[in-house]
Amino acid sequence: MTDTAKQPPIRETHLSKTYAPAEVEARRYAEWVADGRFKAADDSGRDPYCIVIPPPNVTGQLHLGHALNHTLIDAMVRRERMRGKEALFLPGTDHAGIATQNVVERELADAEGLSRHDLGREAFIERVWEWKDVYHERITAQMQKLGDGVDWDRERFTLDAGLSEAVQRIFKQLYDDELIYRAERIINWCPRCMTALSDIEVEHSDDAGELVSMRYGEGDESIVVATTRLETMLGDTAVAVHPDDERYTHLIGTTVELPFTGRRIPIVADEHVDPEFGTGAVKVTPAHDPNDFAIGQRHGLEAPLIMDERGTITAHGPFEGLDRFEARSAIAAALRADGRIVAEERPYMHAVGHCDRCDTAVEPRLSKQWFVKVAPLAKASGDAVRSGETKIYPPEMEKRYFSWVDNLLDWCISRQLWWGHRIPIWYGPNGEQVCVGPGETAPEGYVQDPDVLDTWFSSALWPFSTLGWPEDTPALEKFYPTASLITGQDIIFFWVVRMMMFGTYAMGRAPFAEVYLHGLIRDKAGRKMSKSAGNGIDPLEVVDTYGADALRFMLARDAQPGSDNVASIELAEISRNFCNKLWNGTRFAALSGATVGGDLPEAPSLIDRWVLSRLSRTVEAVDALLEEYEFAKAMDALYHFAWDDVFDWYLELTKPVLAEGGPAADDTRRVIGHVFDQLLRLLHPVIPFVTEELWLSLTGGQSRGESLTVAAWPTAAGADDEAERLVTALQHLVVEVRRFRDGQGVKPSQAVAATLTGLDEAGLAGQEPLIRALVRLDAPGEDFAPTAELAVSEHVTVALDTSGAIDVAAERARLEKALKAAEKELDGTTKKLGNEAFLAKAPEAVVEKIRVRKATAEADIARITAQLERLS
RNA sequence: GGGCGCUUAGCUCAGCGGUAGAGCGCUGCCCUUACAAGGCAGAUGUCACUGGUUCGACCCCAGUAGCGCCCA
Repeated sequence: MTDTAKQPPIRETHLSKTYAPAEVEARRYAEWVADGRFKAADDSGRDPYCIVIPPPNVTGQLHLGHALNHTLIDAMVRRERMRGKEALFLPGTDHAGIATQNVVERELADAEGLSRHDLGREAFIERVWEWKDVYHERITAQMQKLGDGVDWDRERFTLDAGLSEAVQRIFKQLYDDELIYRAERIINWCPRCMTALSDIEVEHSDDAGELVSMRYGEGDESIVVATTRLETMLGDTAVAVHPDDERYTHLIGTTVELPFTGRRIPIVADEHVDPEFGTGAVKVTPAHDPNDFAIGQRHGLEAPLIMDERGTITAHGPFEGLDRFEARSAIAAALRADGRIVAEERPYMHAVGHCDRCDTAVEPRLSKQWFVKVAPLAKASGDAVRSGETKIYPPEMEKRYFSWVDNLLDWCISRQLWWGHRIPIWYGPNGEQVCVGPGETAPEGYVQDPDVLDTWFSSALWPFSTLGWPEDTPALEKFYPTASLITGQDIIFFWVVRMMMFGTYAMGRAPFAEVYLHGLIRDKAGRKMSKSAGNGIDPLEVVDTYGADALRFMLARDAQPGSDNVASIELAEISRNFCNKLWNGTRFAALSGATVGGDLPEAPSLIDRWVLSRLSRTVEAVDALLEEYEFAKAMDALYHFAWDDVFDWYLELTKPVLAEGGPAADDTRRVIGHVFDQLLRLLHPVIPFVTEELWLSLTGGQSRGESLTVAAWPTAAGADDEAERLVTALQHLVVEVRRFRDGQGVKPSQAVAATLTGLDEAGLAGQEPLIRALVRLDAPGEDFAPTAELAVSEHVTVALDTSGAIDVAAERARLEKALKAAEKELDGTTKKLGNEAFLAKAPEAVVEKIRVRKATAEADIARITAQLERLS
């Protein structure tokens, strides 16, 4: 076996000894784009497969969450492209109204000391566009580094002309259908961003505030109310009690004086007051609280605003001009001085809404805004999922989806910002109001509503506006509804539901056949990644250090439906190691003369049959798992097939065959080539760079203009149970011998003379040279004197001459341990089979299995016992 | 307060009525010409707790404790 004449033939390969991703990735990506590998055609006969990107904020930068999202989308789209679909991963970005306006305003203030008002609307928006252009470049570069296989020619931005027209068109349509209206309501107001927010842009947290109880009125005529927002008392127009609350019956219909204001306010009876809460009497501030607003409506109360857009008190009196929080303490002090404070609880934990952009405490505020009437839209969205038109993965998410669409409140869509789609409503000099559709102009003398629309309003059109709607384009025809939406579960309500609403409304069909909601990224301690926590990992740094493939594999490998993703540098390193292993395995295959192309051998060897069977099972598993978005499990199947079956076993098993040469070696070279060809195809969607590099090198396809990006996805050729059974037996045998050698302290490199008997009975006739090569067993010489005899399986015995005294104690200890395990197994199975109830009620297959286990245990005991006896 | 989910090896997580698994980490040996970013071999678990159902429970049911997420 050490005869140099029998070394495997070495073929020239240009592959370096370790994988260097940086060099490969930039080159391959540029090549793919230049060759139009990611371009989708509207007019091909292929079935469409389209996923639109969840558009990132154009002025942001991609974090690990994006990297996860892009990896999963890209993997799905690349796989479908390989399966022969007209596959489109459609890229684009979002203008992110509040966020972008905020950063540009801050920049303007810091650099030039100017506010947006100093600049004026038009000049300011120009500034934002400049800003956008710079950051857009950055996002593009980041996506390229991640390897996103997107069709760049179709890239869209929510403020593009076409998409803006789409916004205007749907606004008009909804307006004409009376699904958009303007109304005076209590909305969530951010006094820092100075705009209205929708309900879901408000994040509730339990904050430490204060609960102050105070007395309105005097003596018997007085009543005690409690509040956490003391400053709102300036806007009180009533005190409400439950009509059946006997404590207050005598006061209903009377009035009390509201301190500081000189106003007298009525005590009203309202069913919605909870008599159990606090004193059972509540102050009513219709302009600054949604519940109070409702009470006010029922009782015809006035609703005076007491602060301006910045949260400064405007109510005339001693507190005018104070900030709302300053006013809170000032009013407390004044009431205290007046002896009106009955109780103060501090800290008092209660839910406070915060702006999800700037964290400022939101101020409920009566305000005239535009709303979408969502009930009919939400109904259609819910029905789309109920009917199966759209399927949600993982299924548990459906509940969350339904609970939302079935209980939706109207959506406040106007924002008091400049950056965004301006509301296409124009007001006439006499209070007229017209909605202007695309291509239409407002009548002379009309002025446009100054506000813009919620960014999510335009994002909601994304699956069809990006394909050309409202034009009836071939792209729309081809790709809508899209195949799937893959996005983070954190934007199910912001985005997914709204796309469902607008898609079913405008297109008559839900925008996606499937929705897969993945988790968030956490660190190894389970904490959410964030800049402030300092545990964030920049995906681009991971790319620079370990390569995009390592990053992608790490993310896909941990993407389990319903769970969050864990990410860490260590996990990236592990994935890098896998890529490197793949690199070296393929390099070895190439060096060994693996051949790709042509028919597989008609009568493959046992080990070739085995690896082909393993390959087939892997293809089947990966296909089934990816259909269910089970990325982690699919990656696990590939990882183990590659590393365990192919690298650790198959390549080792082929070495002696190749060394032997001849037709058998040629056959095996063909199978090696096939296995690597298929393995690289299977891995390509997730780790596109290293696989492309290896595949082109292995197949020589580069010169033929080939690319793994468009190579056919493997199909399962069928499993070979017999081959798997026999090779499993061979593996057991090999491990037994290695274990013995290891236990005896025999160096791996040291050959040991041995005889093997019983291989025929084990069905392994003809595999002896292979086994000898794997465990370094030499043929026995004339002076062969076995020092140990191993019964490695039911049939096979290995007698070894370890050339010296064997370590009896070590071997005995090992055997005794094995014996103990076998005896335990015998005991357990015997008990089971002695149990009448078990025999009567358990399925026959299970009983049979236990019988086999019992028999195996008995045989093991006999074998081990005999061996122990021989030792002494 | 309502809803959903989680608790399995040191860590991160699979599994789910019929022999407890993976990756990493750990221990020993090995630089064997694909790979030390590697190879070979090995150790490791009251499957949160308490009851119940069942011939049999990590798995099903009920309750308890702790944790997470969403909504109010």
